[in-house]
Amino acid sequence: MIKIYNTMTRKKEELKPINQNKIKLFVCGPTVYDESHIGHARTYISFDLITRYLKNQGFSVFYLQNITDIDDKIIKRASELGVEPIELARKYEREYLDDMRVLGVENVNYYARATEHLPEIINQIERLMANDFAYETETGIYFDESSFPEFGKLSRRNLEDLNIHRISPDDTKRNPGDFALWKKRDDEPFWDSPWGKGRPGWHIEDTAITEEYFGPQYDIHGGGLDLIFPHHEAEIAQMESISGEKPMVRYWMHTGFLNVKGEKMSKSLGNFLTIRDLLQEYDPEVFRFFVLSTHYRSPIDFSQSALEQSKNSLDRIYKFMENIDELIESDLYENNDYDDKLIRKLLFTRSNFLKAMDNDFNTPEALSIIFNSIKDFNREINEKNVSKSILKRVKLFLLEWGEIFGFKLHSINDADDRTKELIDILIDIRGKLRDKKDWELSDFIRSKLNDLNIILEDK
RNA sequence: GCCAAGGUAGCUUAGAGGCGAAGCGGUGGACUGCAGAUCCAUUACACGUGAGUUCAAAUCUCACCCUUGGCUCCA
Repeated sequence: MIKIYNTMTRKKEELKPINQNKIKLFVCGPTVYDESHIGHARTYISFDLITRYLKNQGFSVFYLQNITDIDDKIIKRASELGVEPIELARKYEREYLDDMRVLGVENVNYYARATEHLPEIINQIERLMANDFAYETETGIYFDESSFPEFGKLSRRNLEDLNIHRISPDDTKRNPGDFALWKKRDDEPFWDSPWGKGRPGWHIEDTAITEEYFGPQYDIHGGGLDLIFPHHEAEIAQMESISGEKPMVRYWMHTGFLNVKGEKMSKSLGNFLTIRDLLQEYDPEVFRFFVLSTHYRSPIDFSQSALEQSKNSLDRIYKFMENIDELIESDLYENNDYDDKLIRKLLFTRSNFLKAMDNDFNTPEALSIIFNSIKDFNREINEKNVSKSILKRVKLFLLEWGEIFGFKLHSINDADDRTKELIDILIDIRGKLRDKKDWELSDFIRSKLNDLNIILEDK
């Protein structure tokens, strides 16, 4: 039984999809006006893991993500750079998708661009207008907050608080909290609408897209913590007003922030790090491990030393994997006396692992169970209690872990065959030298290979 | 001001009434020609402070101290 922490109720709830084992998942994608940063990476790695686990547990997941490719920030940036907004958007969208692929985020079924859903957006606004949930002024179409008394139910705010102490940027609005569905603009880029030329507001694209692919109600909506207010509130107000069906979403999931040295990452503080910067220095899997070593809802603090720790921790798992691979290949011993006991041990470990994951995707606890198991099996291996068939089962379990967590778990061996043969010759020569106890020359070979990142470890 | 999250060994993170956690790092030992990996031991008074509830509190209650974040740009 999978339990998910639902931001709406602030409780962990049992996951029960609307339609049997089919899950409709929507996660807010980026506004593509600049390079993606490591905070984006945190969020999308988290939802990638969540999707992988749900699939592992037999759910069929349709993972939909929007791409905000029309927005004031895009237009501003484009005009600064003297390029077309759509060009700029496409460029950063490509980079975003590249970044995600490198990070092993690969479970999104469909990326929906805002600009390719204008008819749906306009249609939603028309329906809001027709039922007096929205009104028109000289500057645009606005959602009438007062028509939706539940506004604020996700972020637990009330309308009075929201309308106090606020300088309204547009005084044609009835209430300060009313938000734009359509902005009347006749500068590029614009689209035609029943209300003249203009552009959609920020919140409406998501509900237009989710209604198009999922309908008015679906299972899980995710995003960063910073989107709860006002973005997700606005989505709820729009969709539930249009359809009259509640709730729009069964489970709201939000990822915690990624901070840098305890502070929020921001350009003005100068601690801003893009995914590309990161990947110049660190392996994507190391960052992935770093992200998954903290629970997805907790804040996570980025630092060089944290990444070093992650690297060493991940190495431990890889080395264990390599060790059992070698043992499976070898013909050292075959001992079946302990098989029953070890199979039980492994099953128990797996069941604990799944229990941790079931509990709102508790990856840190799941990892601690993996490490415990590695330690345990290392001990059994040292005592020569482990048969090959057990090792193969251990390997299968680790591979399953790798699939859920998104680690490839095969040795990074990018050498071509010819190089491998040459290395094998060197190893053979070194073996002969060692037989003759020529330590000086054999250490020399090992050290030189080490310089080329070829690690030789004697048994 | 309002609303959140949190303070757990040197560091990073879990846990959530009774069995003293996981990883990283440090030290000593076993094994190695050496190194590495692995194992064993150790680092260790672990739970912000003060009260209370309880047979039992890191975990529940209350108060207090401190940190961080959000409050219509935001993953």
